[in-house]
Amino acid sequence: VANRHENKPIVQVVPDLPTFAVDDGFAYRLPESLARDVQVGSMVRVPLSGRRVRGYVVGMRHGDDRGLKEVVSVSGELPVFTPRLLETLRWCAVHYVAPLAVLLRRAAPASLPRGTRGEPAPPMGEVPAGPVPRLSEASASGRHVRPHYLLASGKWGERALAAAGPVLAAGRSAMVVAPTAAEAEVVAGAAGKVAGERLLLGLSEHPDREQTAAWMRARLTPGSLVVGTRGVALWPVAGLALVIVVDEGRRGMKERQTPTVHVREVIRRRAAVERFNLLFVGRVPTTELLAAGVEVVRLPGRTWPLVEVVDRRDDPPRSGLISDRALMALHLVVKEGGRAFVFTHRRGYAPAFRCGACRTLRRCPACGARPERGDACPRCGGTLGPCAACGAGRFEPLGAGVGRVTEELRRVLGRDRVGEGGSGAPVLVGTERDLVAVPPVRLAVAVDADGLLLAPNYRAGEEGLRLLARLVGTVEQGSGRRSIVQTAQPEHPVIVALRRGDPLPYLQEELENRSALGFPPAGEIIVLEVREPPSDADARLREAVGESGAVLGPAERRGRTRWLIQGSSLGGTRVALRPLVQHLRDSGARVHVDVDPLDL
DNA sequence: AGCACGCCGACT
DNA sequence: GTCGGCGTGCTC
Repeated sequence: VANRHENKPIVQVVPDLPTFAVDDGFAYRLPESLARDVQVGSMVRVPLSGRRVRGYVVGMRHGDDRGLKEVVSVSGELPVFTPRLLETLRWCAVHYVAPLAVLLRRAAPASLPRGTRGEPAPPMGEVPAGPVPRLSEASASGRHVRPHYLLASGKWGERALAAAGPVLAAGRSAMVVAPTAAEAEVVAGAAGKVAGERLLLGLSEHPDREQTAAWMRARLTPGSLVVGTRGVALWPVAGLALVIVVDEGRRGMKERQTPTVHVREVIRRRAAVERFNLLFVGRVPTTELLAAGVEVVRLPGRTWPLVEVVDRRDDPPRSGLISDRALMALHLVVKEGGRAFVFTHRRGYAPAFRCGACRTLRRCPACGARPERGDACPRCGGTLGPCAACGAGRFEPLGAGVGRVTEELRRVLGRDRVGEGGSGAPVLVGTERDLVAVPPVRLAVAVDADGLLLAPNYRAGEEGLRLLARLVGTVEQGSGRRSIVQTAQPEHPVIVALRRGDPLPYLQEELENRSALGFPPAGEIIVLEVREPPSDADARLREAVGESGAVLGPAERRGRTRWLIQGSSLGGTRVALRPLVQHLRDSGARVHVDVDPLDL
């Protein structure tokens, strides 16, 4: 009797359920009729506790199939991941403390993949000379080399295409990942001219049907150029030889919800496992990437155009937000019919107000909010009244919100000359989120660089430099085009780096500081945010982390309880956190795990 | 995620 | 003595 059951095909299937409990998957008998259609990466339907669910095949073997339930059917005609991609997905599940099924679902297209045959890659246009020829040649011939970083000021589309051209010409595939859909479209626009029909767009805002079609062609057609936002970083691509990541330090490169997957980290992992090459392009690499080791390639000249620094300590007392020098430059731009962008890092009118007499910060007496301008609290609607500390009735704004900067500029330049981002006025006032849509300008002004550099965040300097370099990069080339950065600390290392047009010495120095303090990339941080945690949460967390890291918290923030776990190496902690997170979720709590957080 | 199982109160 | 409420726990 035993003989009849030996050496039968068995598949290991991870059910598509967002729980750690099914991470190892379950064994199912594979009926003869399905044997030809199932591979590692296939999606199947399997019986599980009295119903049928989707599952992903993560392994195949032969053995005794007695007592096993049977795979019901195969969904779609193509496996959605390869064994090598599965290796990276498993690593992600551990690193980001997430159930494996959640990662497997991310690699799959939105609709079922149908069709199994690839078309040959269409012909392509002329291939221009690339900026990193050695990397392009190695990728074209399938040789694995270490990751490169191209320090370049803009023109990502042309540069990416030039680097990918020889790869496509050799019949292998390339991928470009951009931080926003708008930037991916710009790259695609430039790439389309040469790559033609080989260009495949992967934008999460596109309909599922189109995304699945692009996913399918990428999966089947070597010689494709995949361009998209962070989601494409997990796509299986036939003949993938080179991945280009534009501006890996930007927010858009990291998923906001759990699992907080970062494009840089998954793609580095994939490159090592799948043996493809990596090219990062940008003005200011992250300290994480420098610490991981990249070969930095510079183009001749500065990484961004010249920057003028205005020392605000030289201002006469009671002068406004905008220095005379910046005002004169803005006047000139308006007079000549050009455009300018004035950057400030806060929305609203001002981040806070203080009493004109005793300098106490103004707060709503009813709810404690820090109000904006006016006498009504924006949060609770109550009346704010005079200063709670001294009774005086005059308040002065602190810092430079978009509203306040706009108002001040309108007084000087004229009402219709100044507007907020997207208004079409010649002088645009905006924040980081307006930067993507800023057209090339003659003049860029940073109103308050100090507000950026003094942010209470260990990454403030690095991010400030990245942001200011981006701002400076919106200025078109040519004589009379300029950037003005206002600061009260012109000797700050970030301002010095900005002036020099070279981020690397500053980043090296920053790396040493981080090492001394044990901050990333020298150490690791995981943030646990829990809504309605059970009372034993803190004790269990400390037990799970043990001696391998420090636990800070709990702290209450916006209705959530927050812990911070910091350590030089949190490998063991990640594994210990899995059952804890499961326990918290089982007891009804909403758990958000932020691995490698960006804002701390 | 669901579906079984179990342990309680309300009803024929 | 049975039906059904929904709080735990397991799923090849």
